[in-house]
Amino acid sequence: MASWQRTHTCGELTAQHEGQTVVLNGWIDNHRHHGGILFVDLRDRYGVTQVTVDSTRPGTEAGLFERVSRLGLEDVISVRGVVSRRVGDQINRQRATGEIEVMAQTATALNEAEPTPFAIVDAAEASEETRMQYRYLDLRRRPMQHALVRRAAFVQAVREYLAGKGFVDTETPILTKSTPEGARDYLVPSRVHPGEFYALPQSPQLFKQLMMVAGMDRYYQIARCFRDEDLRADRQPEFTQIDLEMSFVEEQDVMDMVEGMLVHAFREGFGIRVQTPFPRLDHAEAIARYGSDKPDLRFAMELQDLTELARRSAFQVFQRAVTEGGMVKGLVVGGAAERFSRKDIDELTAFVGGYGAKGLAWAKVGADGLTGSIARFYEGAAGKELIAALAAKPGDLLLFVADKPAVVHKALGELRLKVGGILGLRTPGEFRLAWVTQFPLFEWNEARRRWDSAHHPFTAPVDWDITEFGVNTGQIRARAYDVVMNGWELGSGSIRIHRADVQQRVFEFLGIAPEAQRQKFGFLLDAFRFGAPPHGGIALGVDRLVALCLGLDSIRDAIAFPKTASATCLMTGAPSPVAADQLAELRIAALPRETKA
RNA sequence: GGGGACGUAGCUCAAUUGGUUAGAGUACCGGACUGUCGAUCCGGUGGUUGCGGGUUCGAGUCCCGUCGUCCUCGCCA
Repeated sequence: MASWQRTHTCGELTAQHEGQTVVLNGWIDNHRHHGGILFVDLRDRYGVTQVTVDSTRPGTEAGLFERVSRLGLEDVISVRGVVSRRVGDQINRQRATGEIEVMAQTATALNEAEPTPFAIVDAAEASEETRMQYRYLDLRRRPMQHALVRRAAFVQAVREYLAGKGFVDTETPILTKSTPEGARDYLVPSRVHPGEFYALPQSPQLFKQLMMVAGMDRYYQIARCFRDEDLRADRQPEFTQIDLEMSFVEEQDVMDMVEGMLVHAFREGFGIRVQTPFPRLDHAEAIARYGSDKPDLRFAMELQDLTELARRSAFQVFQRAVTEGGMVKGLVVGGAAERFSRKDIDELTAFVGGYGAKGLAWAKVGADGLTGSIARFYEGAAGKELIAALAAKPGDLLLFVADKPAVVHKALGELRLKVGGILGLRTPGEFRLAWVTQFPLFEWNEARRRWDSAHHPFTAPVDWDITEFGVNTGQIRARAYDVVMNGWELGSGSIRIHRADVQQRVFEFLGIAPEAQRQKFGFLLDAFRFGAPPHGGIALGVDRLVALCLGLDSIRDAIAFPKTASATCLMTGAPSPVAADQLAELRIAALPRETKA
């Protein structure tokens, strides 16, 4: 062993090691210089240990004090010394190693560091832009290392659990076939086939289904997926999914498996205990009660339906909404009448306006009736009736939206989260999981004037015997289920179609002509003709799940090397132009920017 | 693709209505200091105010364009 190599980490020495000669390796986290005595906080992944250089102490190498004095922050050094117990007020109780210090005998600079662009401290000081450019320095910070370690522990626990249940971890191609449905593909040119392209997978969906046809029965993969769409705080161009698929199963089997997996992995990864079974609500119920297909169940404040009452309201806006086929729903914000000023309510009105609501009707419940924007339409008996219908109490704030159902639910669903947040009802550290089931199979795409798959075209309808999709299309339920937590979708899955005839009918209904079906999905349709078992599965987004469980603001903090909102890497500079001969070899010419489509 | 916020020293920020030589903390360099742990104290270096153009006697500040980061709507089967 080379003499500089560590005997211990910077996080493990305690009073029990007193008197031992040790070697520590690490980065200089901080130093305090006192003329004749010098303190160096030495940091590694495991912690920080104080190294003390005392020029007068016997055993201290000649010249050591002067050499260490010249070292700076983030220099990588090796120190040999004796573990010494601290006494009295020298003990640092904030730190695991605070009972001891290492009295240096000798030290070596393994690599000196230039001043870093930003300080390596727990609370990020630098802008995210600077942090991303020097990501390796950002990742030296303790909170970042903590997130990566917890993420690894979580994923390890997932693997452990699934392997224990007989799932086979199988890699699927990264270079695959482009399918124009769904998100935009990342394309990779083929040199061997000029003018032709691979696509990076948006998910391993078809491959995992084919694994079921192959008889593998239980498949999983921690899979990287790619989607060339515009980004958000919770969205990256490449992201990681826990992807799994099972044969001979119904919804219940997949849900049971996922619940077991999450209970285990939440505990192992994050120390979070969750109860099973997760509550279940069907999609229509989730929308009706929470205005969302991914409700935050940490608090109640459910949407209340006032449509019938509104039908005979003196308030024209309510009445008209109902007679025009719309609805009126409201939120009872318990005890919040005093908490929200006129100005606050104006802000909430603007907020729901962003989701298409034309206004926000409101009232405050007093001892003798209502005050507020709709109070004059609800005097006397009408007011009492309204209060009774809502089971509202004096001191409550009432908020209403009247509009088409989609607008009412979207606006009130978002308002519920907003108000819940303001009132502190979205408790950090509380984790409420649930299943949302029975999604619609198809969704009307107004822009394209056609029906699209709500989940994806491989999702099975609840009723296998459906002969005509065109009738009551919006009412057809899918055998789909989402697992949601605290207002976020963690994962989405379904029982799949495993019959070629049903799959073809779905494709056809989605406007994919038979020739196109053959060309794009022929391999899948063929596979279904050779004995495809009933099967289903799910995919869970790892990045968002980790960020949520660790209370991170952005999924970028759950990813070692994330990309910016414009899908670039500030550290490597990707994407970047390539040499002309590289393009020539691929038979590709870049169009000038101006002629870009 | 649309909307919004931001861009000043290595880093984080300040700079009055458009007005003197663009400041502070920190980092860095030099000095003092033997028990600190965000050490302290004294001194110093450090600026194309993102970039380009314009208005003005005068622009960090106003206008136009552009680049970048973040948020958001569309988009994300």
